[in-house]
Amino acid sequence: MLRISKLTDYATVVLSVMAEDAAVPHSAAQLAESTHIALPTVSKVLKALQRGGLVDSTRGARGGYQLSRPAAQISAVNVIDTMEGPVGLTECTTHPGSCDLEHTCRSGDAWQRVNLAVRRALQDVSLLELTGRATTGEARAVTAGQTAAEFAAALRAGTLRARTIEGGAQ
Amino acid sequence: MLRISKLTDYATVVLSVMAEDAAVPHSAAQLAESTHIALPTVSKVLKALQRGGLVDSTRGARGGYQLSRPAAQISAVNVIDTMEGPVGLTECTTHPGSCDLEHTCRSGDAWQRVNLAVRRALQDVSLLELTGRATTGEARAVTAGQTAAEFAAALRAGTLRARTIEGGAQ
DNA sequence: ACTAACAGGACTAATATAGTCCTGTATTTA
DNA sequence: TAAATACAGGACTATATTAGTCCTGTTAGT
Repeated sequence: MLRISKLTDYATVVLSVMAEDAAVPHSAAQLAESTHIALPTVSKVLKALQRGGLVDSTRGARGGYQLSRPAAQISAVNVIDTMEGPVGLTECTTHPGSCDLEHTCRSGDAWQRVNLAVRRALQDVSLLELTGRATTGEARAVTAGQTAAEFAAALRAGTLRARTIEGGAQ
Repeated sequence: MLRISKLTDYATVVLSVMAEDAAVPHSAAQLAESTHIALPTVSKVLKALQRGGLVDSTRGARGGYQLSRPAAQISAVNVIDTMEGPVGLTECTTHPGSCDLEHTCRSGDAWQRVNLAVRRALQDVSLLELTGRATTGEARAVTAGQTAAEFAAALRAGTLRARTIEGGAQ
């Protein structure tokens, strides 16, 4: 029902690995290896994350990428916004006036309220939680066996699929 | 960020028109005319809505479609679920065991919580509200100038775009 | 200089969505 | 009962989006 694109999924995985060692820069090649996602793809994801301000990049030898802020301060909504952009912005939202329904269609409010609720929900989930290293709201001590590294190591090329935030009927 | 497909959008429009006159059956042809959406497309949408149980159909001359229950009892989540299906169900949700991450990936809980919040938000919006005929929760008297008919009449072929539930950055 | 690494963008391929059409069945009405 | 109306199901085509790759250029260490 709510689809997360593959690239967004990759992004959370890559970010998780970076969160492991927030202090040192990670090169795209290293990240590709640990996540088992193809290098060009990882590279594309990282560039997007950089533009979105979620990671900082350093060029040249010994360069790489690093989280721009603590994992606890990166929320799901940040990742999704960055990867999927203000994607498919409608006439209604981005180009006021281009939609003929604008005056008669009064559903804007309702969708807007829905939208806000959705964003709030996504904002409440931090990268730390998506990584499985903490529970809602409070960062928890990382238990040795459940690190992002293992998470990433479990990945194998091709096993990653677009995920869908979905629930039972009705 | 959260995309609603065109067909889902069409569905809300079509349902709105039907909600106008819940008592009589509306033929696909009539609905196509009042919404200015191509007949084959309206037909496709209606068939999906019928399968989803949101509308009842009657065959033969003088047949057509009717809402299966009051507009106030049809929520946005119903329409979306029906039109977009348990779409793209992931390995994680539909085919347990097919995802290698299942054991190590602990993000399931977090996404699940997000998911529930999203569904709750969508459940709180009824067709009546999306149509602009009522405000949150309580059905309000329909004011003459703001009916679904006007909403639909404002439509012109080609002006309808896929909508995106989207909000400001961050 | 040479090498490691990111930046940007063009391009191709795969997939999902949208839209159309055809064939069949049920129901009313003349 | 024949004709017309209207839905049911599914096959098919076209289009748009997403994913993935590759090339060329720039920056920074050694």
